[in-house]
Amino acid sequence: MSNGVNLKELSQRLNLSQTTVSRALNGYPEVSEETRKRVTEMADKLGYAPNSQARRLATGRAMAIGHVIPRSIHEMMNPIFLEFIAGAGETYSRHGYDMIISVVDDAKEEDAYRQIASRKKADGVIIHGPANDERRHRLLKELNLPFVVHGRIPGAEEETSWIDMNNRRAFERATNLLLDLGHTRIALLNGLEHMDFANRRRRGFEEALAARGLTPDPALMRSADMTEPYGCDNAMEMLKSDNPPTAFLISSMISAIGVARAVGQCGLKTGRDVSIITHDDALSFLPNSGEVPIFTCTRSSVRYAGEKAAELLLNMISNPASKPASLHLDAELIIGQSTGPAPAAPK
Amino acid sequence: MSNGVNLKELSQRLNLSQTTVSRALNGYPEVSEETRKRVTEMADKLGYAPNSQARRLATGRAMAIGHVIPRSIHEMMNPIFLEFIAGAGETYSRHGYDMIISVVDDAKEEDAYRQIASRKKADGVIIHGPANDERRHRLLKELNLPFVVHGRIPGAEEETSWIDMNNRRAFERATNLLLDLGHTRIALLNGLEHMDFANRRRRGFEEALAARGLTPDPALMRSADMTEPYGCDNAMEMLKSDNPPTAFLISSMISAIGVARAVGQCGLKTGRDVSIITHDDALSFLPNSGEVPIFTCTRSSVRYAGEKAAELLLNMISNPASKPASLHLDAELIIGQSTGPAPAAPK
DNA sequence: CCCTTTATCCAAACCGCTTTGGATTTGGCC
DNA sequence: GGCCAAATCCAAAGCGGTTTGGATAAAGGG
Repeated sequence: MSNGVNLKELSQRLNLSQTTVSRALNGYPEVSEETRKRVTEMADKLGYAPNSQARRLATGRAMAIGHVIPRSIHEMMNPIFLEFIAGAGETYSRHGYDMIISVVDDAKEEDAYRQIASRKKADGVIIHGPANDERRHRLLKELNLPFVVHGRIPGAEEETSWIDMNNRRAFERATNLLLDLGHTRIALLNGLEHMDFANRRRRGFEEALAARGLTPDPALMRSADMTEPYGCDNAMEMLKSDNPPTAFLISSMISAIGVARAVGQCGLKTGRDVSIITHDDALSFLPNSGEVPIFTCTRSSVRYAGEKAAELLLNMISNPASKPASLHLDAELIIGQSTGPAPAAPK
Repeated sequence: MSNGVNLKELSQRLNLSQTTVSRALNGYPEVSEETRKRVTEMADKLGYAPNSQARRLATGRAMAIGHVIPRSIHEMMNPIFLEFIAGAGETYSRHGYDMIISVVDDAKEEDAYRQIASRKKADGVIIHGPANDERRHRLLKELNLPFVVHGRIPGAEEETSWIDMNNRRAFERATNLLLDLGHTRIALLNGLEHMDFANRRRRGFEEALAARGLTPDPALMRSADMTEPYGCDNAMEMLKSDNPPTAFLISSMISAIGVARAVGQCGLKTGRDVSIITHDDALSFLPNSGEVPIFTCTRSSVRYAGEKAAELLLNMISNPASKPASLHLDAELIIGQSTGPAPAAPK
């Protein structure tokens, strides 16, 4: 029962040809409803399921999507990456696709893509975390491997399919909110700015300041992997300086938690003495919801992005002639407990 | 160049049979070194790589390991899960195996395993997060699908292969440390206790108390998904009670951060007024290292566990007759800044 | 009543690789 | 020189499906 009959045995039991059984199970019209019923019942009874390797070989489709992640994927990408994966994975399995993940040495990343293409391991891939000088899309085009970018590749927006949130606008809006509250010394704790998303966020920040005739203070701008200590250490340093910021704009909840820790350690109160806005990827283990969330934030569900990216990719695959299609998501700006008017007297 | 020749074409170009070419490439001895060289060179030149589906079909091995994760996997498992995956994935790819991850509705979990077995999608699987009333291992035995458990299945320790850290002992040691420091009112913020790991941790905690003639106070013991707010809210509530704890033992860094936040919000100081020990899975985005880590912790790298689990499983697969083999890791107890002697006067 | 459709079903080819069971050649040895 | 073993290589049979190109029978049309 549990251990598999194959198509041949199944068809023998039914006194039918393999052709007919295969067609019956795959919903082809040239088989009568009566025999189709007979076939499906017997298949159930014997626990038949087609061997996926054989089917893939015969159809020429791998029925799988690849995700290549370099070993040293920037640490902070991890939880975000997983949430994305979870979203994409759901979509895949709903469509009968497998998700295969390759964790490889950085030096072997290109090789991994080549293997996927030449050994036909997957029908498409997702590019994660595009950099400012991204090149993977060229390789994939050369390999003729369909792909969708999570994020955007600068200069290749038209020719690639991607899904991204509006990073620039989100940070522009967040900055404006702080400015409206009277903050003028605003610190930016950004992600690694050789990545496209962080780069855009910084632009949003700078443009919002510029629009009010302010120039960003380089001393208040940092860029690194978004860990908790990164937030705490940098905030601490800035808060103890001669001319401390009254507000922080932060690229990740994790670092924001670090900043909040620093604020506390300085004897200050978040939302009163120091305002914080963070980007919130809606990670499930860091809920920032509730009626009044802890952190004021720009929020965009990365899990949702994963679902949509998968849909885009599956469409591309089943419809190879189609033009690139992309999705631009807008982050919500959500007011929480961590923002308030700038304190009157600059201490 | 990039787009694949197949074995047939390659062999024609070489004026050799497919047999010989295949053998040359797969290192069989019955082919002369000279022709082997000729073959590999031509294969390189034409960019030949065997179609993986075809090879899998022919050899009968899927060359893949499956990981089934139910959609609603407990939120806090996520980052831990990913870190484990990263470790396992490295081992897989080093051995030429693929990692396939299925994200499925909870109701379809069993189905997912059955599919893997009947459609031959993977040669083995990893069981994540075993519960107290675990049943998956029965199914897998019935399906004849090799597996390794990350964690332990109560009552099935002998008959299964697993890798686990010594949860009971880790929490016993941590508790003893707190007791040695003079703490007697110790709160336990545990993970979900229907999971084996959390269950063991609680036993370690209780036994350490019992050994000193103390009975745990139910009011100080909580069990839930290990999010940040979980730590903060529960700590807050306890700290504001009539008889607050002077120390916290916590199952996860994330919740520990929440507890630290609560401590700060109560105007207390971690390490002086309130001691905290947390378990630290050594997640890359939550570094707790440095000379004197922020948190005193019991530490065990879950990434390492992933690597080892993969090794165990690959061994089982290449060596089907072997007995179950398991690995019991001991967590380190590392002193950080978050612990200190119990405050003299019970406030 | 005969011929053309239409509805069903089937035999065989094919997907691209591995592997079994020889066939052929070469070399050593008595 | 004849024989046996070792060294090379190959044709063909799988692996377990899908798909092409009919074959057969029943139904419809003139």
